[in-house]
Amino acid sequence: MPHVIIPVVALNGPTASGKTAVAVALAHALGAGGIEAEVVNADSMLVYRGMDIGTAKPTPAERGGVPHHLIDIMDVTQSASVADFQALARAAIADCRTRGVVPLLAGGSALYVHAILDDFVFPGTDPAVRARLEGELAEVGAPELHRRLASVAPETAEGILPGNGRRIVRALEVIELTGSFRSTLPGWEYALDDVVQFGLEVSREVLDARIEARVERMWADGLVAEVERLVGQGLREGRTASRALGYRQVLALMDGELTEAEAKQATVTGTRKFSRKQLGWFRRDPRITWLPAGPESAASMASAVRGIVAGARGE
RNA sequence: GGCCAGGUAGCUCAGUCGGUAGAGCGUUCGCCUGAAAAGUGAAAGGUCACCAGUUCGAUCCUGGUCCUGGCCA
Repeated sequence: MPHVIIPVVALNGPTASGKTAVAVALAHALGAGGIEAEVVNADSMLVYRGMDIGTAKPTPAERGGVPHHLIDIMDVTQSASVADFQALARAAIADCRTRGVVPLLAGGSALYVHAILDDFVFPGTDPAVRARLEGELAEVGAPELHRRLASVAPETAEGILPGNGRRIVRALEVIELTGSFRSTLPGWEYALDDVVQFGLEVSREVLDARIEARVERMWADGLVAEVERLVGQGLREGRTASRALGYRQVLALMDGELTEAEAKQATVTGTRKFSRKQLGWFRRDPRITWLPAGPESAASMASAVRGIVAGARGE
């Protein structure tokens, strides 16, 4: 029996670029050619149960019968992390492949995609150490902690700006746990075999208009009510979930810090900024093949994937 | 036609008791290893509507011109 290659297909693109629809269309197009495919979510916010409207989580209808992995796997009080997600996603990918199913990694969070596909090794964490350092950060401030980092590990401190409390805390934590901390990201080298990455291209004007319309629709669809319900489930205690775009602004509205119009506007501008940031990150990855977003892109992706599978079979 | 308000960064505006200007948004470019829809740094960009006067010096004061909005005819 010839060796069969089941590629990992990563679908990247900024928020509101239509990844969800393209992923499902791609799965259907592959299915029509006898190749099964399932979606593996790589979006940090889709993992939370109950966060539906504000995350534009695909509904069962939108999923079109294609199995989706890693959606609705946590409560809002939990905190997803890159390291956990890397393990979960790699397991889901491996599971698909052993069943002969092509995993479609739907990438919303660039760091997550990067960590799943590339050679990221995460040093451990210790809640007690972390909590202590965060307490100190709140007490003495980032510049002071940065000075301490510089005295312990000058080279690491050089790569981290004195105002960036988050990175300083993590660096100190890892140094305490392991003795050293590397402060630069690894390069673009796949840790998995047979990876194909696509990117969905959308013009700025179209993307901005879509974001604005989408935020408007989220509010009309009851985002405020969704947030109120989630507050009852502990959303405010959720360190990650409470900071999601849209959710953070509605919380501010409920606290009287913003008017409704301001909260909406802040969500739009925040989402726009986020999309630029994501785009920047994806653009830096030279291995991504860019295609204009739309129904045709799913077709050309399908034929590329079919080529890989067929080539391996020697057809 | 008269009165009032205003013309300052791509947009919305602040400001300078006269010493050539700022904020937010936008744009551009970075950093990122257990919160990443997060965190964090920097840059570009203005003949301060136009002309003249006063002044050592005007975006700011004075006069005029043009334009915009509102009110009154």
